[in-house]
Amino acid sequence: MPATSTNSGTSQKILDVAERLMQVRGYNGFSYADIADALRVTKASLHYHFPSKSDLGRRLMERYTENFAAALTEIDASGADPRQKLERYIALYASVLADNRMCLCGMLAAEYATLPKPIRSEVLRFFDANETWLAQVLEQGRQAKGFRFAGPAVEAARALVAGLEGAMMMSRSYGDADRFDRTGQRLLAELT
Amino acid sequence: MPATSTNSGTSQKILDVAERLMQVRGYNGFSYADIADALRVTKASLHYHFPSKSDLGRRLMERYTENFAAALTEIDASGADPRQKLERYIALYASVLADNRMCLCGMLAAEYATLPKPIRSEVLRFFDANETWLAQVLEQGRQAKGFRFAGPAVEAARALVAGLEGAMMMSRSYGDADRFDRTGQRLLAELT
DNA sequence: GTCTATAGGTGGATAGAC
DNA sequence: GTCTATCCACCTATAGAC
Repeated sequence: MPATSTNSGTSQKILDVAERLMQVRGYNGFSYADIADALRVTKASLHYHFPSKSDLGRRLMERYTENFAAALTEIDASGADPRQKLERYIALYASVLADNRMCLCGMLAAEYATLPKPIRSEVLRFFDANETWLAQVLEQGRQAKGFRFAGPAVEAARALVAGLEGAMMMSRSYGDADRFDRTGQRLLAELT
Repeated sequence: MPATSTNSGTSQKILDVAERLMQVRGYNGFSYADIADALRVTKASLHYHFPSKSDLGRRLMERYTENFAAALTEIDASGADPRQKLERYIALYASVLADNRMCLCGMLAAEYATLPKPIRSEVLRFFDANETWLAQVLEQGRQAKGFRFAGPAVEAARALVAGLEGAMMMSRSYGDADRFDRTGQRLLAELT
């Protein structure tokens, strides 16, 4: 663990702060100055670790997708049944919302037209990974006679992600996390 | 129609351009300079009609909600049955998306944490109006035995709006309007 | 109503000392 | 790796002439 590595603790701390700012305020809603204030360093110091804001955003997205994928792998490894898996998936969203954050990719999807290209493709990769994982869980559940839904599992997966992302945005605006929970429960109930 | 009225043609043109910019790029993603370029006037001229960006955003939201409410009233007046009403409601979203825009309020809901207070309350008013109208249509449909859904109609309405807003965001990111249409059809099918 | 000119601030980003 | 100092483009907004 060389001290000069860009993956040092400082870079991670920068990413932590930037992640929160981006989930709460959006890519166009925060600046290097915000991060610098929070960490009590100068803006120039941040540019050493992440030369441009575009770099920072892309690296952030990569880490986010990685962490999310790891969480999904852990759910798979837990031996839960499809219904429990979905419950835990929805709980992931709820935990983000509890911190007054949006899903990073939901936020960036809204700002999509203004994003640097490298960030855009990372956003789509995140959604793709979610759909793939969800479609698999849904198909398992359907074959085990636990879930009932029409059409290809991937279509049901897309509707589910859309519902969760939308519910998240609206619940946060109302400052009422309960809204999200009720919609999440409803989406789950519709599958059974 | 006094020529000095702030409701003159110029103000409307400014709102038209600003509306598109805000739906495509978000409140934090456009500036007075963008509007000035599009209309070939100076920024100072814009400030005459809308003193601050906050004013502009609020007035924009008010007009948007008004227009949307008028569209819903027109649907009501058409004598369509509940299912047709919902189809037309979903078609409203689709027409916005076809222009590569987000729902203005979906966009602002994502940026909510950074919005001036007067704009925030307008966003919630928009969602409230949608929920109220939808809940009424859903309840009509349920009593006519055309729709089947569990729980209070307003909860089903919220899930519907969330699904449509989320689908809109994701479809636009993928540049694939068809995604939205399929999710819209699915949401409708789940009610019957 | 629209213009020129400008104020006062913040944005992302770089050079070079330490 | 972090700092000071600085650049320049852009931001919202205003004053005052026409």
